[in-house]
Amino acid sequence: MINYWLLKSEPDTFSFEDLKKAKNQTTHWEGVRNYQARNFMKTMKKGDLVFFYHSMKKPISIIGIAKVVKEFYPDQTQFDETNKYYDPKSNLDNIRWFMIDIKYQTEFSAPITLDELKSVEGLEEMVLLQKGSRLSVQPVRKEEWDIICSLRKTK
DNA sequence: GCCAACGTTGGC
DNA sequence: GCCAACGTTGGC
Repeated sequence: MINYWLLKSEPDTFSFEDLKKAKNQTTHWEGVRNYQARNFMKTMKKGDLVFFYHSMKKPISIIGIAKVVKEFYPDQTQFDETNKYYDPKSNLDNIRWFMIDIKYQTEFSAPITLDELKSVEGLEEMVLLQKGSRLSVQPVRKEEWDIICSLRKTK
């Protein structure tokens, strides 16, 4: 039994293309600084699948699929004063922030835009589409996953 | 524990 | 660039 997720990223910071070009096509998902997102991340298991979503920049869309290859472990950037994700309130006795590793799986033949998703039947309750929703790590139901995958071929 | 002030996200 | 929605902080 695997679970499904959606990860948001600003392509100017880290794009799906960056993931594809990364060593082993794998990256650690650093910088999550929201408790709800962190809590979801801590439940992600090896083998779970993830939609990679580009926010902020058009086309705002789900662009491909990645796989969880390493479960949560401490995000070192929280301890690095020079890093933009530095958190002075975190310490080794009480680690606040964690990350996972994901690996490129496949990409859709064309991005599935937010506008399109809004018009698809069966996705009305998707977390991504809720008003004011801004969770950067969010669960996706299997039914929603299957509907979205049926919209495009993968490469 | 309340809540005002402030900061961030992210679609538009 | 705007701003609504949401999250966090900190004084009381």
